[in-house]
Amino acid sequence: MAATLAYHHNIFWNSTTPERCFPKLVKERKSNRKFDLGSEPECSKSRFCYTTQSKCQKVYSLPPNSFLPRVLVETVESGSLEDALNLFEKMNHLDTYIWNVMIRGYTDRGLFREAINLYHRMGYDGIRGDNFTYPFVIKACGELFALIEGEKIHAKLHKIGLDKDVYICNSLIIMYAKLWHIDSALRVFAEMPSKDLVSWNSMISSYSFVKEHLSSLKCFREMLQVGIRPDRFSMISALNACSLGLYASTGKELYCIALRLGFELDVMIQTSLIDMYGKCGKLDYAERVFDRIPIRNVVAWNAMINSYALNAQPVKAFGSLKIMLQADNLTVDNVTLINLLPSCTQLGAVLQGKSIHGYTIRKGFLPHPVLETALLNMYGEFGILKLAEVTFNHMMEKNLVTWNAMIAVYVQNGWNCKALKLFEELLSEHLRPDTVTVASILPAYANLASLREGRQIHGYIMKLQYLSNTVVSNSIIYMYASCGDLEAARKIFDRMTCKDIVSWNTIIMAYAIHGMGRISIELFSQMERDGFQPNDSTFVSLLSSCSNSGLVNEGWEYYKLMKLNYGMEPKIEHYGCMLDLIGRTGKLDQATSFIEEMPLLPTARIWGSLLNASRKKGDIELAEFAAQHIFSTENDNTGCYVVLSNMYAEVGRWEKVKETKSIMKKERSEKTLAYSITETNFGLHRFTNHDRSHIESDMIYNVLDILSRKMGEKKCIHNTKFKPSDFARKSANSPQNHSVRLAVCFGLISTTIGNPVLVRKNTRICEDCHIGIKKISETTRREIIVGDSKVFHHFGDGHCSCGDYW
DNA sequence: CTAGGGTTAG
Repeated sequence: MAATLAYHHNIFWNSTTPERCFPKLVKERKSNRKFDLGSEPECSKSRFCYTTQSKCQKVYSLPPNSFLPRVLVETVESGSLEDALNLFEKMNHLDTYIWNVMIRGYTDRGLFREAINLYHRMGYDGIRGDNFTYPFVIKACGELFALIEGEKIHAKLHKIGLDKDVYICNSLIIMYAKLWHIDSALRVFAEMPSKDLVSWNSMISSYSFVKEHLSSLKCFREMLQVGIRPDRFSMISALNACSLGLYASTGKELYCIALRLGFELDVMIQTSLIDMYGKCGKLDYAERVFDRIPIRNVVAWNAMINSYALNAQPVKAFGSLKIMLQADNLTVDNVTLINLLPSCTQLGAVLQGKSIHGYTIRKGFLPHPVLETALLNMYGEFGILKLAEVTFNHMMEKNLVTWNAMIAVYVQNGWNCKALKLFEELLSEHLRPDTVTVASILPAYANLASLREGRQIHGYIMKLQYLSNTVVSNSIIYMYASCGDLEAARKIFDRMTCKDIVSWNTIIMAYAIHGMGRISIELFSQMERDGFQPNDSTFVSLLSSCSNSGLVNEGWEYYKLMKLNYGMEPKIEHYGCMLDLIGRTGKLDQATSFIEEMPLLPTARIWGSLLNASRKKGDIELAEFAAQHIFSTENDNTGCYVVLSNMYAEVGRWEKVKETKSIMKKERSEKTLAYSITETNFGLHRFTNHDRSHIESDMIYNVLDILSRKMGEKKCIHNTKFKPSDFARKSANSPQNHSVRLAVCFGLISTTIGNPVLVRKNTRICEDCHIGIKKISETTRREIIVGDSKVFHHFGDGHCSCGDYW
């Protein structure tokens, strides 16, 4: 094999390409013929110095040929820094060399604070640091995020004339990048009188580090233009930029360059390529590169397994594992296991996931924060929150990512209160939430729908200066819309400087849940004018907006447009929206045939939509038909039974009502207690039907009474569909004292005129209350917003935004 | 005696 490789390299070296590309390299190359292939670690330190300042021109402070310093070096290298320090104290401190040895010892071992302390002590002792001292100290500053310290040292370097040293400048570039001061890094780089290969590599990877992938690639290109020959590190950094920035075509170009430079069989570069292609969604290319690797190692396999996971090929991922273990006789490492877990999730393979967990314990992989976080995520995705919690609680070392994962798992499984509690716990620790934390917790605020708390978290996010983050802003838009403050949502949207497709989908959906379809449509065309390509979710937002607002013709139009103009096949969500739309028109025949003609298997959501349509029309037979289907698919049928039972009651089929109720009892599905919430500056006020527990109860009922009389609604006689035969039942659950009305009345007396009254409700608003609140809005001339389990009703002047269908 | 690197969790 070695012979073949050498042969390859000779071909490349003797060809004219490198010379033409890199004329400056010719001389250097001869003295540095040995090519680094990645399989031999000792090669990895090989350097090319192509610039004017070559190593031999440097004046070294060579170690004095005495006994003690050599012992010190050996002690440091053996790892016992304490012994080394003891020895150091006994030595002559006039020699810079021994200081350097000690400082380096600390930095190498990750004891950065100690390294810097020793550097300071050196200054107090009157010993000047030299060109060997500073790279270690600068690195320590970078690792400690000590910006001020680093800048001070940088200033000092200027003073003592070491600010032009290549090694020192290279370390400064990396330090500034680690501190996210890429401008300073660039300044150092630009002002260097001579740059070497490492300088260029440092700048390329610095840009990558701060996620300025394009700048990174530009820097690489510039390097080529200047005539510097990239080495494997340059290639890897540039490929990394392509991979993170999803620049697949640039990645391909880099591959060509790598081939021309003779890196064809460099495992590291091949692995980088696999990763890049995998992340860019070009699985076939990744496979092709992988197949060309002469001797595959675990890292390459890991990259391939990860690529399969990223491209939703879990079977192939597990297939790879098998080949890796059997044919290549390799063993798995942490990363292999981490990369396999998403494939378990994709396959729904709980057992495999658990056995990986068991394996990690048996083989001593744990504790390992990344692996444990991946396990936690897997359990979260499977909805096994108990095990996710156990994993989280058992972790020895939790980082912010771990916390974020646990919060996200809670939120995704609807455990909003738990999520908020954990978020508070995180704040009470020394950890500072990042944009991911904030974006993960925001849906919990949206679901709990407390506008007051929503505003608080918004303020907190502003203070953290995360508002410029697109994902965060998108979540805030959704949060405000869900909490009922559409105006606030719109304000955030309008002020966003970097909108993405999700921003547009979210704002369109915001108007959908507030039943303002016209504005959704307006926004959709605005979006197109701004050059955004709609995706599946865009149409879900748009179609549900049409449905919620009763824009039937427009709904059909966009449904057709979706296929014709955008070539998108409707998914089950789109069919659901359309079914709601058809349901509005009351054309039940059309609804049933629409379901029959659907190319997809109807889900519970689809049947639920049909059930709702038949409820509106009072078609009990169809309702029963839809309900039957729901019973056969879903576990929680409570809502279904309630709808049926109400429908039976409306036509006076009491025996059926009884039957339904007894089934519910047997299945132990409790009817959810209906309640309504309104918020004042002092907190939440929760009302159930006929609630008299509120401290202002008397006042509320007085207001309700006055309003009822004004509206011409006589006590206990109202616009209900219930038959008089059920008078007793009716008066027991008179809609006049329904929770929404109580909440609305309290809202009217506890908020200032000019502001809307905002009420949230956990169940759908009943028809009587809908009529009632329309009238209340008319007589009080107040805007009343009621968010029920499906949409927000904006009442004003006796009308509702939903157009009386919900 | 110095600086840079591939796969990994949201």
